[in-house]
Amino acid sequence: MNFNNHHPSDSRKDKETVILDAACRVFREKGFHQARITDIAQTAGISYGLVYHYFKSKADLFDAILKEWWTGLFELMEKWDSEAASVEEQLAALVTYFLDQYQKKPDLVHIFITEISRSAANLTPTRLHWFKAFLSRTEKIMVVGQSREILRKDIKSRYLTYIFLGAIESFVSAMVLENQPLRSRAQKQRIAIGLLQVFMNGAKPINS
Amino acid sequence: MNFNNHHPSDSRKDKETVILDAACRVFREKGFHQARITDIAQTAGISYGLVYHYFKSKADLFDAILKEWWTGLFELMEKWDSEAASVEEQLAALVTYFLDQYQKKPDLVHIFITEISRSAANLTPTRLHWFKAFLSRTEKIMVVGQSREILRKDIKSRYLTYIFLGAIESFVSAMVLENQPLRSRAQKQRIAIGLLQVFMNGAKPINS
Amino acid sequence: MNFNNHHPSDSRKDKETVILDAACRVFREKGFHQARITDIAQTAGISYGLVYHYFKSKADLFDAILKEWWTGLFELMEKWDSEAASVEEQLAALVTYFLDQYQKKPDLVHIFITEISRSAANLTPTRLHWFKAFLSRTEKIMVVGQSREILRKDIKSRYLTYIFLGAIESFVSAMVLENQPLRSRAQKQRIAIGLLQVFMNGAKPINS
Amino acid sequence: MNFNNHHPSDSRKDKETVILDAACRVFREKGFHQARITDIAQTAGISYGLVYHYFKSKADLFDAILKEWWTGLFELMEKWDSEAASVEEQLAALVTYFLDQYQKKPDLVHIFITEISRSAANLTPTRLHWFKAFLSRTEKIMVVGQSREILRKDIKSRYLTYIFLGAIESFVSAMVLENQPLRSRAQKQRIAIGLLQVFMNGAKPINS
DNA sequence: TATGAATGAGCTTTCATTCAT
DNA sequence: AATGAATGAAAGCTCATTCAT
Repeated sequence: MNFNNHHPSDSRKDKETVILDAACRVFREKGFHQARITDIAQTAGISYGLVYHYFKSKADLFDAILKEWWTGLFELMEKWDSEAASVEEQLAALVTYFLDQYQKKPDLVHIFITEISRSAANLTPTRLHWFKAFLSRTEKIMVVGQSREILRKDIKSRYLTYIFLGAIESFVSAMVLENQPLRSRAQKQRIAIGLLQVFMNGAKPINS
Repeated sequence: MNFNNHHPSDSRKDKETVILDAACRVFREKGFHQARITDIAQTAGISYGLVYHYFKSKADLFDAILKEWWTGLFELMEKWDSEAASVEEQLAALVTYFLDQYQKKPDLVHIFITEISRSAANLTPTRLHWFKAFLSRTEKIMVVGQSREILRKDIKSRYLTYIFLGAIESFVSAMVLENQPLRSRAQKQRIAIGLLQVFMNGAKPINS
Repeated sequence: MNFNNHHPSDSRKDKETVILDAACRVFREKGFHQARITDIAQTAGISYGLVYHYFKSKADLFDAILKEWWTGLFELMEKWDSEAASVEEQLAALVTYFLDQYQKKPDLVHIFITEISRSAANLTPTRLHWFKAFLSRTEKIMVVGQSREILRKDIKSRYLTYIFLGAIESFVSAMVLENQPLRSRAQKQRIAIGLLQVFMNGAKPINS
Repeated sequence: MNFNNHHPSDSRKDKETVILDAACRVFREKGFHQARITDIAQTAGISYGLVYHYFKSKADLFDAILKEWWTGLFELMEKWDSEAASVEEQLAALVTYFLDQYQKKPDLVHIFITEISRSAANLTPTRLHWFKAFLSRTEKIMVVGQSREILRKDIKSRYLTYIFLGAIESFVSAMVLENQPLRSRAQKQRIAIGLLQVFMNGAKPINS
């Protein structure tokens, strides 16, 4: 068999992927506005114009990247509605998702944090929509946690959401900043557990 | 007496302040790269060219803003070296500084979070230097906390730093995002205490 | 018999015609410079690259269209040299040619008017050559008319040419602009006669 | 007196005029779409960016040019409503306006003819609006002429309009094409009278 | 001090043309 | 013959910075 011959339709997918990966890296390095199409094309090892053969604009390319991120995240969270996952399991799954993604695609996570999560005030309507949906879905977990008396009620559920996500983001940012790749599965475990413990302990009802 | 005639040097200070305030607002609204000198001049109610009379470049103007932030922060932290402040007092002071600043100059805090703290990978050498100094100084508090057995030792001091700062940032971000001004001193107190409790509880040694 | 199998050269002709027709329409709709090869290929229902299989460039394709126009026109006018056609007959034939062509290929006439006749200053040497030959040939008719005393001599023959062609063009332009197809043979007749009468009456020697 | 010192506000007007003149020339030479801002800037003897200091876009610059044309034309035609000008006087005034303008600003007339009058199918809504208003206003003259029995009634008033304007345009085009400047007032008179005679004679009722 | 005109490098996007399959 | 991916040269527009007044 000839493994070098892709199916024709694969070719498009392949190139798209090459461009998306390159874009991901460049967007992470420079941010959306400072990233130049030239950089992306060079990183992808293709010509300038080809980027526009596959994506209709820089914004379109950026959205394609974000879509990958959100799709994965919402798929994960939709499962929880059907399964009867506990609050801790859900939060653990969220932490794990961020760390997993960071291991596989650190650029993607970095883009989410810097370009979406922290600049939420300047988002386009579509991007803001996804982001708010994500916040709402996370807050729902906190509300359940409060009603089950495993999370303090004297802090608004929305604030708990911010603390939790902030901690995750900080960790990932830290690793990005210090260029610490997540080396082992064990290290990932340790971080996930530590993070979750700190949050659950910190946010548990005071006299429980 | 002629109240309109300031001392010459005051006049300079006044204009500088006007420009800095305007820049602060514009940088917050659009981010450094998207902010245009035109916007700043218009916001300040002065002419285009005058900005360049007081600041030699856009970057220079931005640095002047950051300097204000870092100066306040390092003044605060230098005191701790001479005084014998407890870990909790120091952390509380940090939280309070962020919240105070947010109350007085929300734009400044926003800029710190979005342009410095979260984009640390892209900072200029000078800016990165300040930022790392701040992280180190904060980590020192955590190390002391660990040696005094009030913070868990099984989480690296640097990680504790990230969790702590991440929580602060998340809170402030949340308020920025939701346009929540800090209305009362009481509200500020409540948030500061809540934040500190969550962290100290979460990070305290497990079998203590 | 197999009606699907053309002689090879027929097939080439067919495709060429399809492309030419499509190009004609697109050039008319957008003008030469704004017309894109993509548009032409899509209109022709063929692939992008195939256009370049049949025509070596966009300009080449455009020239092929013009050639069709000029060929018809010069064939008509060459006949007059051998036949002894009267001035009125020749002018009537010209009007009729424009109206006939407009009925059969309105796009072609439109292109002639907008891209050739009215932008003569920007024509390529080849295109300008055709155009000037046409003007000269028409002027010859006017000169004869003047020598036979059926056209005023106090207006330069070249000016008479412009007035005459201008009137034809205006009519056709009008129909193009108002999207008026030439519905009936009778309507065509009426317009042709009207046009000719206005010109001949207007241009006849004053005290004749 | 110092004639070199303009009033400050004149400076803006001056530069605007310089740019408009340059643009006029370039648009005439290359047409709107082929004209490059670089060309205009170079022709005007200024830097690239300055064009955008005075006009917000290429289209805006073009519209400013057209406005000059239409303003003059409509001012002329509005007068006729108040005065009791005869049909012939009005038509003569139109011819004269075109010839006058051609003498003063041949580029402007050329642009009107090639970019507006002959490409009417592709005009932007605003440009089409002006153009249609002009056609209507001219048609009104023809209608009056028909009711006063000095123009044939068996040709639609709209068609008379096209013949008339077509003749004017042809003349001007001819002069543009052959680079014939209108040298003397006498020559202008001769052309105007000739043109009008041809039209009035050609279009007069047949058995009058 | 203060103004805003002037400059030009830089970036996105388009599209004719080429080329591998 | 036929396809459409690939290339890269334009060209419009923006905006930091400079400069004359």
